[in-house]
Amino acid sequence: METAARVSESAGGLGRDPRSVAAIVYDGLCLFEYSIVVELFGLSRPEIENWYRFETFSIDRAPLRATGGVTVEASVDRSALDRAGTIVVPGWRDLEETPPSDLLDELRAAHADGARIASVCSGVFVLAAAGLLDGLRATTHWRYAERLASRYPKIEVDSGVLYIDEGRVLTSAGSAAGIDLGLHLVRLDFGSEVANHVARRLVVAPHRDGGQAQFLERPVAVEEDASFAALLDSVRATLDGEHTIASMAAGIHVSSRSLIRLFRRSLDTTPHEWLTQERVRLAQELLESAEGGVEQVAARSGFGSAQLLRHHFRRRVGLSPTAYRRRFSKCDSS
DNA sequence: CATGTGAACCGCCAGA
DNA sequence: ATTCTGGCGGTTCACA
Repeated sequence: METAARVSESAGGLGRDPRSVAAIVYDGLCLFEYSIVVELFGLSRPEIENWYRFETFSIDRAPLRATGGVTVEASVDRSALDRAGTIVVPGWRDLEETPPSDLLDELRAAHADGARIASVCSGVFVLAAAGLLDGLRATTHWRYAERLASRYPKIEVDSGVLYIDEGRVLTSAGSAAGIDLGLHLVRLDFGSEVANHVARRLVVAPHRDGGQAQFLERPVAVEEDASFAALLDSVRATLDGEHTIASMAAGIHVSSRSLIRLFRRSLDTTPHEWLTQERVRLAQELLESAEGGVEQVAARSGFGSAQLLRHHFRRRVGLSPTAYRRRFSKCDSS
């Protein structure tokens, strides 16, 4: 999508771009937490301009023994930490073990230089050991909360939330909460429209019927108004029909002007922009499930013609509809 | 790819 | 005073 990437002003000193992400791995790696980081920041997303660049940096020499008995190799090039504007620590192998002091030094230096540092689950113990959390609020998996608080009394531990954003230091709770934290960062850097897009692609729901759809659709949306949310749902359910600003506005009894404001405020986009975005998404699903030709897909997703579908599809996804179908028709993993 | 037409969008202001 | 809403006019944008 062509929404210009916004760089959150909270991060990034001179030369540090928050969209340059480095994940730290170690012997004893928690694969699940690491994978979350990869899924969020490490996959290529040609449809989004200026997407994250992702590197992995290992503090130990290969092979790393990871969870599940597999071994992993990773780069030990420390310069990754000098470049990164966002550094993620996905867990830590042993709560009783103090992380290596050179790692702590480098984290402190990166932080002082303007980098954002984020942790998933037990990764918070690394940030804590570096002293980056002193005087700040932090969270972690509920099982570790007490230990974190007693060992680091200067940290205000709150185990009741999914993640905590202290500006340049961010922590998240149990493993999966790393997804929420990651989406939060995406929202800061690219806006909620993109964050929602990523969230949806992440939660690949090949058969989306059940009542969970609501929950999966917009994990980071900020819809203050229930009737506005209902409007979005009803439009989404009838994407093949005609929708104008006037008709949508009438649907919730507000003026066109207010409708435009609602979209801007809660989704940071415009009605028309959102509509084509939704239509392209639907077209993606239809293409993935391999029903009908491009002509039919266009009609069912509300594009007046196949040309129009091609135009928008290419612009937003980066591939032509047929190329997309070829590539993602069966096992799309992102 | 250029171009005309109508819709979409947003800043601004007035009224609630 | 503050915040929200609707309408107007000009500009931009999408579609044919």
